Amino acid sequence: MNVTGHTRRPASIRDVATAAGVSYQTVSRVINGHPSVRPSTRERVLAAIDELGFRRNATALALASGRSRAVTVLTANTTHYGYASILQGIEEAARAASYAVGIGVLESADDAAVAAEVQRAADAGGGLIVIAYDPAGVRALAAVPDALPVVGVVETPASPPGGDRPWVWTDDREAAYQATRHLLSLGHETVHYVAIPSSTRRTSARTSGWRQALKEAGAPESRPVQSSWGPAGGHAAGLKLASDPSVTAILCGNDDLALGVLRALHETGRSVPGDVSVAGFDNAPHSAFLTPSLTTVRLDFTGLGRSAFALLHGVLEESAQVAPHPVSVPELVVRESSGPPPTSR
Amino acid sequence: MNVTGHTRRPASIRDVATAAGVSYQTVSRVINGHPSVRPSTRERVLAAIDELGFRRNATALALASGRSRAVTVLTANTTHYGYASILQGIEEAARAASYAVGIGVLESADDAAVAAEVQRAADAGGGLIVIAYDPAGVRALAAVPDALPVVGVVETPASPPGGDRPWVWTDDREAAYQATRHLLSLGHETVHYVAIPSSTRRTSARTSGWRQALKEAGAPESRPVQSSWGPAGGHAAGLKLASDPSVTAILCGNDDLALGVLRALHETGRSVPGDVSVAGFDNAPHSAFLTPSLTTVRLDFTGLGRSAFALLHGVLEESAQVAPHPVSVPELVVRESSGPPPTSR
DNA sequence: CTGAAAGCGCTTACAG
DNA sequence: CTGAAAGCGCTTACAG
Repeated sequence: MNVTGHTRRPASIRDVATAAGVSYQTVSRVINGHPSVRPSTRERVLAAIDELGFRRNATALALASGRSRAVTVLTANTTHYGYASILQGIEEAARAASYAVGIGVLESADDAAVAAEVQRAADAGGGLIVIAYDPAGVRALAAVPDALPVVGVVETPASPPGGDRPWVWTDDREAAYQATRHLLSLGHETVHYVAIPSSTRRTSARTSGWRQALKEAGAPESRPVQSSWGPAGGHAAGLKLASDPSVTAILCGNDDLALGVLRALHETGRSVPGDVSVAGFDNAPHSAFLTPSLTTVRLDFTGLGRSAFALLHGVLEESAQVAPHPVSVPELVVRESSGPPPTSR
Repeated sequence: MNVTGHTRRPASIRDVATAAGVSYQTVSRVINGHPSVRPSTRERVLAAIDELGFRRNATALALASGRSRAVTVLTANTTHYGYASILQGIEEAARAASYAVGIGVLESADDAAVAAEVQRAADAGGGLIVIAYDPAGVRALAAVPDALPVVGVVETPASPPGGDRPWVWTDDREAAYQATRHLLSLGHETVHYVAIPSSTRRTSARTSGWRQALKEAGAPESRPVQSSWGPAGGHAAGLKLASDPSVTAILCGNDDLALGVLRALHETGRSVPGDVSVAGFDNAPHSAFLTPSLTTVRLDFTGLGRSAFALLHGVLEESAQVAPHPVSVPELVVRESSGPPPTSR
């Protein structure tokens, strides 16, 4: 509102042109950093821009140029630690590059619902980043039309679900391998695994890293306990495992699951790590403050999100520096929840 | 890509018009549900739309009409439980209304940085929802130009920081009051408070609800321990309080803080709830699975997000049903972490 | 170095 | 009920 109470229309390049005494094409050249503008002209235009508080209309820019400096993140979830951290990383990088970031939640893995969400994301213009850690995400990545610039954040790089699309990933397999080796090295006969939902029907990277470590050690391999993403699922899985007295070490697909497992062991009177050792995954903020504090594997999800954006940025603007996007190395964090197995048995 | 390998330009209303043998204005009428179109004409247009896979270009729509069916959420954080849940609620409601949702993170509360983020959000077009739970959010809400449609998610409705802007809120004061009364009713002489950062210099709603309950009970009032949002802050505050043997009940500004307090009490050998009772705030997913499980107050952040969107939707489209946005009633959830004070003292 | 023209894909009056 | 014109605020060739 201005003083007279009327809503003032934002200044356009024509307003700026009038104020600076040039044509609006010249204003366009100035705001686009075009070289062939006389310095004195540029000064006048810049002064007018400043005076009028001109901001280039992003919608008009997008329509006229076909480029839109926007990215939409497609994800099945926004609150779990891993997903939320990836989103945070993408937003950080996008903001630094002056990109708008949109978000679309895949509420269902149903093909029609996924297709509709992909369409909505495409309508927004710009590029797409799809978090393909679950069936909905995997299907969304596959449903993105070929013409759309897209980057997938995938669980495992072997035959990525996005086909030949660019993708980023963390080495979950290596991380699970490390955590399992840690537990075995403490003297446990074997390690049981409580799994997060898999992105596909195939064995997940975390599961296969766990299996590999067991195999190399010649340890007996049990069936992974399939669970959900949250503490409630971990609790249910924990109760199941607690009923088996031979279980002395449990690796959990994430720290929330581990939280539920710890609770289940407490309820069934098994001490941690005295009777049972527990390890998580992700190094979520709470893991250091649980009692017992949680042994886990740190994964750099925020960095993963930044890398995903950098990759997309490179696809969208040939001029953009495609920063190398190193796969971050998972790092084992040993805390109180893991220790040697009970000696008396 | 089509079979020849060329990227096919998406169909425009002119393409549809040609295919249907009408003018493109008629196509516009059909996609806008304009009544005065002969049924047979409408049929032909609809068939052409279907055949060509036409989708109305959102950018052109926005430029031509001035409306944009988009909302940008401005927030200082996307990962903490309350913030993330509000965002989730907004996204749900926006998706149901076919609105695009954008997100801008306020990394700094610095005036210039906040102003820049508000500008970026305004550039995206559409409406704004500002989460004003912290200084950055409060400043952002205040910095939104009058002409922009905006809804604030505020901590307390008394003299809302957004001035006369529409806002939504949860009754944090009542929630803190309930939790404090619960602890006092168990026989504690008083209740100490570990505070999340306040949105302003004024006393927060949670703090004042706690104070009111103490005052009504004639309980001695201590200074709130100022903390951060996460477990680490709770841990530090917990260590401080644990050093005072007279402390028997602690209310925490959120469940993450409570998690850290529980850990601190464990480290200092105080049992919960035997020696000290602890209550949290928010009913985050992990609170039921901590050991001891956490007494807390449930707040409906997702519903709050949905309400914020409904309110904005009403502002943006006069035609839209402005669903009533009831302030959800906080609900005390009593679990293991609260009990009577130690008898021997 | 700078201006006049055409166009991005739509909508909004204005005719008929 | 339907079509021709003008315009949203920019960019992109095309002139000069």
